[in-house]
Amino acid sequence: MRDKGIRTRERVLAGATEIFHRQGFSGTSIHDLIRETGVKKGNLYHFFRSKEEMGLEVLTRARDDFFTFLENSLQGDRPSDQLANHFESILRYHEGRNLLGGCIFGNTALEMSDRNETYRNVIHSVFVEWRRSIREVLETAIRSGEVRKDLDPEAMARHIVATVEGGILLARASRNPADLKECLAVLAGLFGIGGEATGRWGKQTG
Amino acid sequence: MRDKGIRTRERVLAGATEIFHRQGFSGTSIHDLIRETGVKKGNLYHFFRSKEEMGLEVLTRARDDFFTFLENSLQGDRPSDQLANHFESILRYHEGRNLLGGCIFGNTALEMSDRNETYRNVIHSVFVEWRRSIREVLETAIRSGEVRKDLDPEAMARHIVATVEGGILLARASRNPADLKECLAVLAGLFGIGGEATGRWGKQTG
DNA sequence: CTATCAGTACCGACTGTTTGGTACAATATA
DNA sequence: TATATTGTACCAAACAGTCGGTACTGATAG
Repeated sequence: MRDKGIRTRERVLAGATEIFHRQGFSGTSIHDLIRETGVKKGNLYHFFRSKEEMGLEVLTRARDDFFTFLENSLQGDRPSDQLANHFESILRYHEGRNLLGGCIFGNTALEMSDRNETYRNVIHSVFVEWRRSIREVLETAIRSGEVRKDLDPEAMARHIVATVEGGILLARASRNPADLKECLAVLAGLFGIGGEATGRWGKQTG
Repeated sequence: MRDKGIRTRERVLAGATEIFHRQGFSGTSIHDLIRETGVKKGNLYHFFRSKEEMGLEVLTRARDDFFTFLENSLQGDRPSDQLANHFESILRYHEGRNLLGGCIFGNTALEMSDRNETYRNVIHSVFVEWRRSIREVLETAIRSGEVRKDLDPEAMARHIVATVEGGILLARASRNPADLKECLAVLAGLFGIGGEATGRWGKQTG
């Protein structure tokens, strides 16, 4: 494949990512992709065998991008800073998009989990890795005494991922980013990060 | 519309509810409904103006059923019993269905929120009422001293709803009901209900 | 320099099927 | 008979995907 072909392929993939994100897999027609990317049908099928294959590549690339996002957002001196930064990055992302499309993994999980095992596995791996990253942060926090020792980091990490996905879902249903914001605030409060107004649930300091 | 007609209509609605639940709105074709219910096309359109109208009625009835479920499951002598019973009922429901279709409101929220304002409003009202019911339980619990006074019942209620929806999502992605179960266990632990193994987060009794 | 050529990129008409929806005749029931 | 109910044939549009072909490109040979 030559440079020009690669660029065209990338253009399709970029457009497809956005449309699949916004409209879901079933909700996106090949015609939608043609309209959005300007790449004609014959050419599109020159680069991709099927809509399903294209969806899979969109999904795996989105996963890779998300892993990068995880690394970048879980930064900070102390574990609590890392979590706080993570939450802020998530909120910023969804507010920036005005909640449009929400989380592509959450969407596809609900749309495709019962219909496409390959898709489901990719999405599953996203949540596994997300949880693992957060669990590591929590373990460090527990070792350093920043968070109560009697907490199960695995369970807490899963709890965080679930609440974030649920918060996005609620925010989309209400068309109000505050729903997500306040879910994140409660999570932060749970671990004694910032937003003390919500109540402190972490290490009992008072 | 006579008795027989009403019965036919109900049969369509029942079948449509199950298929919309399992496959989503876009993922369900009229042909699917005909195959499932045995009601022929002309007859189907005798009772419903369009697929969208049918989806709306499915959704509003599901909402009414869910409100009944809320009442029935939030039963118990003490607030903590009510919440525990609620969580158990949710888990039992999804385990009984083997996670098939998950939560019809969560699914439709992600699928349709950006596409159909009417649907979104119905779903939104579900989450609002769900949150309200739980908030009332929490307020009672706070008044009775069962739960710490410094907690914001509104924020906590939203947190619970979000985590339940997120837990269902994770469980479907992993095909493992344990993901939901453990999210519910953490929530229970938060309010000092049962499952102490997860850690007690509620009123500090020890 | 330039004719040839293989491989890549690209195009739009076409296929068979499925879509949501309609028209209307046939049948059942009051 | 009159009306409610049901079944079948049908429709245009949309669907994912195919096909035969053209246009371009860079390398090679004369």
